[in-house]
Amino acid sequence: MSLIQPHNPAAGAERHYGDRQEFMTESTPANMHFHVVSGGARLFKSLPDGRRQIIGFASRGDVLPAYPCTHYHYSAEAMHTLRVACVPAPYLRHLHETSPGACAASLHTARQLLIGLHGRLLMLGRQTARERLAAFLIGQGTRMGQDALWPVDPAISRADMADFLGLTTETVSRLLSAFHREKLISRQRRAIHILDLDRLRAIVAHSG
Amino acid sequence: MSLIQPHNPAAGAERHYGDRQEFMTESTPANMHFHVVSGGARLFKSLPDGRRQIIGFASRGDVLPAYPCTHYHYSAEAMHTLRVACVPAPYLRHLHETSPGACAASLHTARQLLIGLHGRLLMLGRQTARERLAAFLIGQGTRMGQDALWPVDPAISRADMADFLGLTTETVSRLLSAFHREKLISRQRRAIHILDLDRLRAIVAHSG
DNA sequence: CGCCACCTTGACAACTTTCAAGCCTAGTGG
DNA sequence: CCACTAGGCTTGAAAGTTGTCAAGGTGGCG
Repeated sequence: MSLIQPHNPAAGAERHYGDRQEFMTESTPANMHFHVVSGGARLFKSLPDGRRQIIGFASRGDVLPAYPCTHYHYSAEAMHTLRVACVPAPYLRHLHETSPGACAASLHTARQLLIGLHGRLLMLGRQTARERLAAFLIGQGTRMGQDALWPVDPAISRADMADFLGLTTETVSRLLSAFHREKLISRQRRAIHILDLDRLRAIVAHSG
Repeated sequence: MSLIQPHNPAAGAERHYGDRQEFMTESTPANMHFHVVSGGARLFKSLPDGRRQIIGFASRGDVLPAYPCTHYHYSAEAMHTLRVACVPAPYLRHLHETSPGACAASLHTARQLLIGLHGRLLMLGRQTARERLAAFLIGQGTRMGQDALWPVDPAISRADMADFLGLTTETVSRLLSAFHREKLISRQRRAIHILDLDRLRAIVAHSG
């Protein structure tokens, strides 16, 4: 769910934010990129009546760019605590104009993001709640690479999963209970571990 | 719905495709970019059981890039007739590595696509069928700029709208009838015209 | 003129949400 | 140290939106 892979840590003031503090607001003038130093952030868009869709999660090393350079086109808020470095937009622009390597790197990450979003379009448009949650759990489990299975990031609440998957917290909760009954996952405290990756994969691909 | 804005028309063989011919297939080795010379194309991803989600439509000037340079990550098929110029992947890569301007242009279009996709995530995840269709009609009406209102591209069928919006053709058809009854649109032949843009906008933003 | 693909409409079913309790857990203050 | 409280999580029952299945309608093209 990263937004843009690491650039050189750019010079710029560092800022701290507390739990649920919004540090980037949609439709607000944009002149800063934010480079996540530590902690995590939710990136989201919302409708006037409060419905919200999480676009992605950002963590250490990700850059939240202010692309159109006029306004941010989504909002971002801290999960637990967050430290970001502010990168002036002109700085990165200048870097892109002068260094082909930097520009190519940004292009590469933008394209990776596009691929991910195309997949999520398919998920939100055509998959059932059960399939979406299974896909999310797999994504969380393999987020550090295919070698090991990680538990779901404990900073991600039911409400976050729901906003990410286009569901309600109740539906997420019910499905997690179902997966637990079916021994696909284990739940201890808030931690969710994958027990049967293959069967989860079958749920996503096929309509199981 | 364009995929990538015009580059210099690159050298490369030109190809013709007939209605519904698939010229780019997901998970297939990728070594060519396609530059649309004329006609239109549907870009989509599908699930093993046939459910499909249209990612976007491509028309004259758009470039369908083979980014990860190993496999295409979505499929594309001709709408009616299509002419594309094939651009060898190494050609564009070389251009990006040597010309900062070309790379910056690609980055810019990739970012525009990202912004569009973020909006569609919100649409598919959180908006009702009625809101989605209204948003689609507005997008079609203003696709050539804010000055004039265009009818929906007649090459786009009910099934296309459904696959784009994550709905069924029946739902699309019922909603179009409802919009017609409410005098929001007119339907003559296959052509759909917007009659009341403001009210359509109200449906999208607010939950009307 | 007739066929075929696409579109429309209806009735019904299914999935997901909504509304409403109740529960658990962690953090707080007595 | 323990009870209390607040927020998040779980579960149930009912409602609503959208999908499914099925039957016509319509227009274009051979």
